[in-house]
Amino acid sequence: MIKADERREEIADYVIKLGQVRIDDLVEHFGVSRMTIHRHIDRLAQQGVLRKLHGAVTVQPSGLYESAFRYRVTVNRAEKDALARAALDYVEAGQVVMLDDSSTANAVATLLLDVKPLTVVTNSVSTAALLINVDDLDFICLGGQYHGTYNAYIGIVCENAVAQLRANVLICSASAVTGTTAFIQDPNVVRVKQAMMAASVKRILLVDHAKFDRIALHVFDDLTSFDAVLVTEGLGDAQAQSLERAGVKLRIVKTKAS
Amino acid sequence: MIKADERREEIADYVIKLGQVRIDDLVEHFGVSRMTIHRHIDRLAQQGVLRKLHGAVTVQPSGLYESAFRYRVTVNRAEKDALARAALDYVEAGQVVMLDDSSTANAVATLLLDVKPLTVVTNSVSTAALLINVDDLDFICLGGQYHGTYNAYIGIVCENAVAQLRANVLICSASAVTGTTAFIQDPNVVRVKQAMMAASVKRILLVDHAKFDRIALHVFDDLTSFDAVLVTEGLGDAQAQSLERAGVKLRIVKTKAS
DNA sequence: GCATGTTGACGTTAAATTCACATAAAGATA
DNA sequence: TATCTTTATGTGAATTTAACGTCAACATGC
Repeated sequence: MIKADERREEIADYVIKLGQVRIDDLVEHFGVSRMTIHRHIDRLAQQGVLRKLHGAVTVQPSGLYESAFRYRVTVNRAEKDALARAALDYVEAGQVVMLDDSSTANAVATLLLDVKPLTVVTNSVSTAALLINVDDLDFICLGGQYHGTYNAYIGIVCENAVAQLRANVLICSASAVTGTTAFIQDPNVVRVKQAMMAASVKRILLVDHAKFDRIALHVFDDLTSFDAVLVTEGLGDAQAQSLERAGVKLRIVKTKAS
Repeated sequence: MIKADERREEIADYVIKLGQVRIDDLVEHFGVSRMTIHRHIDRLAQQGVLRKLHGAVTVQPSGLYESAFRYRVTVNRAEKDALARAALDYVEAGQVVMLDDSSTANAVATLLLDVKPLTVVTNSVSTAALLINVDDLDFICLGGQYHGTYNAYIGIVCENAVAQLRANVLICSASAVTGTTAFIQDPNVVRVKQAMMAASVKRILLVDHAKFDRIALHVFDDLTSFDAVLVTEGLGDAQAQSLERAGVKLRIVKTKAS
């Protein structure tokens, strides 16, 4: 409920203020059971706000800027989580995974911590904050010009950096989809994403069904270019069948948390 | 994991206080087994805080690592601030400034906020955190493989990214200086710094005088390659004159806070 | 090659975390 | 109001994990 959210926010603020806190300190400070504290911080860790250690929690290492985004919450969180979980089917331990700057891919990053060892490549600052200093995980950040709107590095420097690399799998998202075409609003972002497509063996697109039948300024790519297009449930049967007939490897993901 | 962290911090404090301690003293002082002490100091040595000798540990002389503990951040703070303030003389509004991953350059970044508009380029995550979302400041992050010890992106990806850019001025530091040669400990870091040298019109080196008459593993560059070498006061007159005779554009910076 | 310091493998212990279940509170529905 | 559902919390056992110690093999010679 609301009360739990407030409590979580209090916990996050407390941990962020102190940098690192022992679980028992939290138990004492908030006067609740250890189990409850665990449940709260598990959720905060899922959101990427905190990181759990044995016996303590810390803020994400680059908490400086992460804190500004820490409650940039959860528009369609359930959908993103469902897509992210489904996307794990396309990742195996030991692979090189490329993630774009979408919040959906960011959700994937939190789950990737369970698929180590891995090499992860991204241009997203939020995702970088999640993956820095994780053991058994080789992290490569794509540099470039910082763009606050996307909280990511983009531009020529970024495109060239991508072109030097090869990933087993790319997990990305799009602004809008109409017919079998995916769109992206920003011209510089679309170039980075297209470079990522070219640098990846397998390509997975994650899109909320609400993005269908919309357009954005720039064409990203055709849905048939992806090895899998994961969409949240809610797409009409007729539309789904039409996409599959067009050769799109469509997969509908159930949102409901089992 | 947490208890071990605290124990490691205690050990580090103890060693730093005494300068050099025998392992058996640590065993006795902390009442744990020799093996445990070894494990702790191995980790501290890996973090660059301590150095292992046979039968003893000393503090690591080169105060270059950003990553570790709270006291490390404040080591030689006054010197770094003085150098950073002096370095501002070489930066003008509107220029492109490149900063390396040193904590000294990070100190410069905090002061650059008063020289806007600027374009700043760096591979340091700490510095990136400072400069993200600053108005009137174009920020370009150099990507690459993340290295926790330096809290920076390094490696081939980073070197190539640097090679694409040109900066008006580079502000950087070194691990050690002997004669007219500057050294860097890490082979990958030195390559990034050398790429930065090649990509910059003007080059400024900032070094604490305590780093003189020491060496590190890799040769970075000759002091005469820099357009200015800023050193904190404490260098002997004879040594200063000798450097100037060798063609080094030396500038002694007073540490005393006004 | 001796004495001392160091490393690695393994087992033990203590602790943290998770799980299953029970309880309590808040909302919804009729 | 009564009761039914949903959500938050607590309890204690079961499981997992980390820290440490011991001993034996190895390396080194501040």
